[in-house]
Amino acid sequence: MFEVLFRNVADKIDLTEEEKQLCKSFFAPKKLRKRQYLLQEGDVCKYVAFVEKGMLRSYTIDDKGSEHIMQFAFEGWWIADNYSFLTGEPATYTIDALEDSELLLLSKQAEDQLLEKIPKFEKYFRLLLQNNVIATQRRLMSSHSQTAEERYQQLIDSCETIPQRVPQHMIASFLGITPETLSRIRKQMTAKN
Amino acid sequence: MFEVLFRNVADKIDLTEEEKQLCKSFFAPKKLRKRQYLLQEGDVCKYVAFVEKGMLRSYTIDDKGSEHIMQFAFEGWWIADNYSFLTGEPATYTIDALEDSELLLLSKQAEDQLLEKIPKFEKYFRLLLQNNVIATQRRLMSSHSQTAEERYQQLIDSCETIPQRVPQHMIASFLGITPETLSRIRKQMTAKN
DNA sequence: CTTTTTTCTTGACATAGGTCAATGACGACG
DNA sequence: CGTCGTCATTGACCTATGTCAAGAAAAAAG
Repeated sequence: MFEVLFRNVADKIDLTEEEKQLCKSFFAPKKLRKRQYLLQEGDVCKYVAFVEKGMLRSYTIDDKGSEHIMQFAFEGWWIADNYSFLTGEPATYTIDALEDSELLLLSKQAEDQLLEKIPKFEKYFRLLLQNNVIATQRRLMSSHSQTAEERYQQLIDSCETIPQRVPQHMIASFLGITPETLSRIRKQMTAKN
Repeated sequence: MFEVLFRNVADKIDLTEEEKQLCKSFFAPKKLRKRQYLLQEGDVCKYVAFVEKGMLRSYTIDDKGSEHIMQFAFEGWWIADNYSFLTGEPATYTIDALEDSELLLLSKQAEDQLLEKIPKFEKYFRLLLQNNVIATQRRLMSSHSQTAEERYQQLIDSCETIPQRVPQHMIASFLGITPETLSRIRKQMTAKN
C-alpha cells in the first residue's frame, strides 16, 4: 500500500519522510471486488479514490438507460464524482470496479487537513487537475473532429493494454459509440492490414 | 481594470488590501480589438488571460480545415492553451477576440511568483480547475448521450445571452455540429412552440 | 446609400453510425 | 461437462447529421 501513491506524488512534488508518514494517516485503505460499487448514482460522493491496484470506471446512465463511461482509472489514477464530492450534491456518476482493486480513500475532511498540514499538496492536486482538464478537452475535441475509427485507433495507440483489460463494449461506451459499431470498425481495420 | 478579477477571486478566497495591491503587479493589462489573435496555433502560449471585458474564444483546426471551438470566455473567465502554457510546446489552439476586449495577462513566471507570494492562490486556481474539469466532463457526456437539439437547448438555457453575442455558426462549432444543422434545428424548435 | 463581406437558410443528396434481432463464442460455476 | 450469463459478431434497415451548392438576409465597409 502507498507505493503507487508515493511514486505518483514524487513526480510532482517532493515529500520528506515525515510528511509521507503524516500523509498516510489521511487515507483509508479499501479493497473492492470486481463488480462492486464504490459510488452509486444518487448517493453523495464522500471520497476521492486513488487506485493502488486493479481498475475502476465511472459512468453515467442516460434517460434511455444506456451507460456512458466517463473514465477508466488504472493503477496510479484518481477517480471520483468531482461535482458531488465538491458540493455534497447527489452523484450523477456511478463508480465500480472492473477488477479486484485496492484503493486509498480520501474524504473531504481528510483532504482539507492534508492540504493544511502539507500545503505542497495544493500544487500536486492543481497539477493533477490541470492534466485532467487537458485530457478531457482533447477527448471532447476528438469527439467533434474525428471519426469513431480514428478515436479508437488513438485510444489503443495511447494505451495498448486497454483492450486486454476492458471488455470491448466498454471501450465503445468510453468512445461514445455502440458495441456493434466498434465491432464493425475493428473488422474493417484488420481487413486493411 | 481588476474589478472583475477581484470580484471573481473573492468568491473563492479572501484577500487583504495589501495582497490585492501585490497581486496587481503580476498582471499585464492588454486590449484586443475584435478579430485580433491572442494566440495562434503553433506559437507557444505564454500567458493565461483573464477577461475583464469583451469575449474571446479558443478553437482548433482539424486536417480538413474546419474549426472546432473549445471555449468561449466572457467577462470573468480565464482562457489559454493549458497544455502549451504548462509545457512550453507549440499551441494546438488558436485564441482570438470576438469583441473588443480588455484582458489581464499572467505569464508563467508571474504565476509562479503569485503562487509563492500569495499561496492562497493555489486554492483559487485549484477550484477554478475543478470547475473546469466538471464542466468539460459534462460537455463530453452530453456529446455522447444527447442529440444536437438537446445540447443546443441546454446551452441557451444555461446562457441566454450567448445567441446575442456569438454568431450562430460559432455556436454550432462549439456544439460540434455544422451551421446548416443548427439552422435546421432552430427552425424545428420554433415550429414546436 | 451602395457595395462587399459575412452569416443564415434551404434543398437535394450522401453517409456514419444507431437500432433491433439473431447467432455464435466463451468462460464461470454448479 | 453441461448450462447460463456475458460478450462479440453480423445482417437488414433506419435516422441524425454532414456535404455541397445556391440564394437571401444582415452587417460592415466605403
